[in-house]
Amino acid sequence: MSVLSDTIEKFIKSLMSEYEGKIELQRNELAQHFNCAPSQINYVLATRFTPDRGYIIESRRGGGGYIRVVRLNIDDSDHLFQLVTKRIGEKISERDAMDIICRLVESKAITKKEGALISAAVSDKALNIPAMIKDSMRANILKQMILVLLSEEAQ
Amino acid sequence: MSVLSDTIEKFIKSLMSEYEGKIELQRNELAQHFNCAPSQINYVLATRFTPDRGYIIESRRGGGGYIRVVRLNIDDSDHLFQLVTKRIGEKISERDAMDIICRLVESKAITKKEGALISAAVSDKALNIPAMIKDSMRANILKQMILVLLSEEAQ
DNA sequence: AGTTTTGACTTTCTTTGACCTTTACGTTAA
DNA sequence: TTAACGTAAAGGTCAAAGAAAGTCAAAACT
Repeated sequence: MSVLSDTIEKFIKSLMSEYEGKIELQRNELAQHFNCAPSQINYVLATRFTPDRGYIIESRRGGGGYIRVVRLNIDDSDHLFQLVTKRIGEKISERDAMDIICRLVESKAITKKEGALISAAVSDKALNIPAMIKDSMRANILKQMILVLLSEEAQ
Repeated sequence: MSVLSDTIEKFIKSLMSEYEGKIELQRNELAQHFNCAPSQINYVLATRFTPDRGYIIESRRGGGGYIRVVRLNIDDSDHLFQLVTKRIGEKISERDAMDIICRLVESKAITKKEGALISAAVSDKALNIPAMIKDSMRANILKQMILVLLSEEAQ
């Protein structure tokens, strides 16, 4: 940690849990609080509060503007299925894969250990092959593993 | 002694025991401390802190970057560790992999679900690539996943 | 010959700042 | 009265600069 973006991320997340997954920020105010450029806030939101990580952002400009951050809950049991059939396509980057796994862990859909196992299997470290096929290989493995979660869920 | 790499190795190891098997380094800082090229640190890590020697490395680039070194808490007789260092070589067939996973489940070293996850990741179904590299890929993935089990255990 | 050391170049992630767009609101002119 | 306009108050974008770590091959040791 210790890097500004991480600190802001933590701050927003603590607000999120305090306000049950839905908050409204003032960008400038927040930037001032952390003594940074306002666009830093956009950076944090763009990299840490993505749909893959289970958040959506809405905002409005002008007087009385705001940035709304909403945490999406994984309550529909369809989520894993959606991942396999829609979100993960033919290819997926390491980054995106990690985001997806991260969300599953954070939402308690899987344990930390299971998350770590899946991460290991789809990491660049494990997939030491030409970049060409790497991402399609990763998508494949990830989907197969999620299918296991689905079938386990059925028990 | 007298070789720089050995000195750095010792230094890191002493940090390791001071901080109970888990540390975070700043590559440049460390290089400066030893008055050497930053890539020297990579060399030391790559040659002396390998999984075979019971360590795993994670890192992050960019501002706020770090190198994390984690010691697996194992003794040489540890079964899982043996798998990584001896049993699973450069290549492994699907059949052999499944046998290994099966035994891990039966011996309660891992849960059924974890076993199912690992199986999925190293199955031929997941690894839809030329047979040539398939078995080496499988070996790689399997080893990475087992290393996770070892490092998670360390927590 | 094999291991170590170095340095140039690359990749990834973060931070900042200049400039752009949208919205609310008050003021002015028809 | 109201349409038009101006302005201030938000937030958005993007590219450049900065801050790490990674790679690889050549040079230097032993």
